[in-house]
Amino acid sequence: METRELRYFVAVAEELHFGRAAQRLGIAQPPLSRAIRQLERRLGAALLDRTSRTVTLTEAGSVLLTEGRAALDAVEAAERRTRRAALPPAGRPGLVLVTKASASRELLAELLDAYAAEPGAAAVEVLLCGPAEQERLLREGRADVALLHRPYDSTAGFHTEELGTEGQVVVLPAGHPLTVRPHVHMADITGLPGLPLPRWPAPDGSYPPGPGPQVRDHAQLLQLVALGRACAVSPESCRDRLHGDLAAVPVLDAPKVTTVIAWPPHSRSRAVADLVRTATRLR
Amino acid sequence: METRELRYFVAVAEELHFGRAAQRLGIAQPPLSRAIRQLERRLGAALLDRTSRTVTLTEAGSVLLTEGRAALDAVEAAERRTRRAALPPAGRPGLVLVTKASASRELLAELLDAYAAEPGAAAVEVLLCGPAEQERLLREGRADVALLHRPYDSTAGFHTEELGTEGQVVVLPAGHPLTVRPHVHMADITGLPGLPLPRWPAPDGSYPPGPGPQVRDHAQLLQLVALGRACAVSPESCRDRLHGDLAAVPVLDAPKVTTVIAWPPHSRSRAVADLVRTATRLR
DNA sequence: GGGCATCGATACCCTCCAGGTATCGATCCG
DNA sequence: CGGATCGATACCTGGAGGGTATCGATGCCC
Repeated sequence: METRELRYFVAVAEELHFGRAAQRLGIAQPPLSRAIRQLERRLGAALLDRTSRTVTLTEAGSVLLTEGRAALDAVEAAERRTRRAALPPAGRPGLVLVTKASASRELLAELLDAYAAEPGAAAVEVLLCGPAEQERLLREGRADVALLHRPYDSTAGFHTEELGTEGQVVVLPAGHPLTVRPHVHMADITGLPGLPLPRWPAPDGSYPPGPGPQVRDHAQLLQLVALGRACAVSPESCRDRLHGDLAAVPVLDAPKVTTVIAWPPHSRSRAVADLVRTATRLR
Repeated sequence: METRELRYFVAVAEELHFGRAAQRLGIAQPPLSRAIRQLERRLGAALLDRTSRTVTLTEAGSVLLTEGRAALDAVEAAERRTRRAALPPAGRPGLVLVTKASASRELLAELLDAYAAEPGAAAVEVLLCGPAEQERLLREGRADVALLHRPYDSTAGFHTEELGTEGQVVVLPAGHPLTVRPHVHMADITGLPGLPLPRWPAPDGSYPPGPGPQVRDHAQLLQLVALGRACAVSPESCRDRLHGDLAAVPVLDAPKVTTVIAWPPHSRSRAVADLVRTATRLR
């Protein structure tokens, strides 16, 4: 199976429409139809049920969609990492680390300092991204190593080492009645009048239905809290970055957040290994 | 990047010889040279240093070798799982489970029975393999789920659930002086005169140097122990399968062995999810 | 119910590139 | 120095991939 065929199939399977898929791929519709049919012949499997009005995935087709996406990610990662390895060493990032823009700032600073002090340390480029994007960036080869936060992020398919665990706090507008309490429970903060918990986007970018404002990142979220439009449950390390308009109260029964360092399991890079070793020593 | 190009590059990188690689790929040498050169142009990266006598990998080349192998595995897995999903449902294995031929027989039997009793259970094909082969079979899509044994097997890149932990025993020829002891320590059994620990093959099939007989599977190993040519440290559950010529003594300080069930992280199969759920309930 | 719009399949043509053969040039060895 | 080895180059050919034009089936709407 060639990656071209996979790309074509994934496009059709996602659009469920040959015309749109062809447009997205920048080719005409007939060659696309032919390519899919040929793929089906070679696999000996019907991938799509087509009537002249609708296209639907068969069981085999939906298997190929998920497996094919994973395979295309792997090919893309191979290409990207190779390209980077070939850049002139001067100034090239030896290592790209990705983490959520809003988390683990203390830990990250410590880690970067400690690693930079190692003999033979590579230049580390830090990539900051929105929530739940780290996984994709790591899978696609845009990054070599990530700081993830369980249970928010899944560590699916990576090697990981735990770096630390912390409780969570609820972030509230300064002056809110609850801020005088030494601690609260989840039951105290779900359904606070006028302060709903926000909604985060799903991996596909869509928002789940329900009350609560839609947010894309932590800064947005804190802004909304300061405006008295939402409250938020966050790892307690975020307290360092709260300004005067905001207050935080520990939530006793919120799930603990574990920060882990994650990297692709087949990584052979010495720089990644060194960074991970440094990280585990920090604890 | 097309999988054809990747396959070509991996062949050359493994052989470090264009002629042999071309032969292995079933094509002539000139098109292979051209394909590699074109790949290098497109990536903007030198992958191989060639003189007219020797071929060596550049740094970028060795990155592409490991990343490319992973990508090719993913493509192969996609193809294989799709093909299987398209087989006529009658008699088709809904699920392929792989485990070492020698381990977890009790647990496996329990698991299969419990899963078969579930409503909507798929037919499970059990694949038995040599040590350390499960990973490859899972990555290549020949299996959907595996029983692995930490720390012997790496769980690199899979989702896992722990199923149980057990201590280890040393397996000795019946009548050996140590067999009267209620337990021993590792120090008691390393360097036993005439009973060296065996050598297992590395992932590439080669054996590490050193004393001790070379073994490929557990049956071979037990045979050698019975013949008085080796001793073996194994999970204690293997005691059930020891016949009269063999005796087992607990090793107090041997690492505990954890049996885990593992599956590819992007798996969307209901059958895999059901099986895993059944397995975690068994504990 | 008939005309129309939509959408995938088919027919046909053309271009480009993967693959083959022949040969060259460089390097190592005896 | 001559021969063997090995990758690169030159050149040719066939087929696969892509494009345009068009067909045939299906759902929709007046």
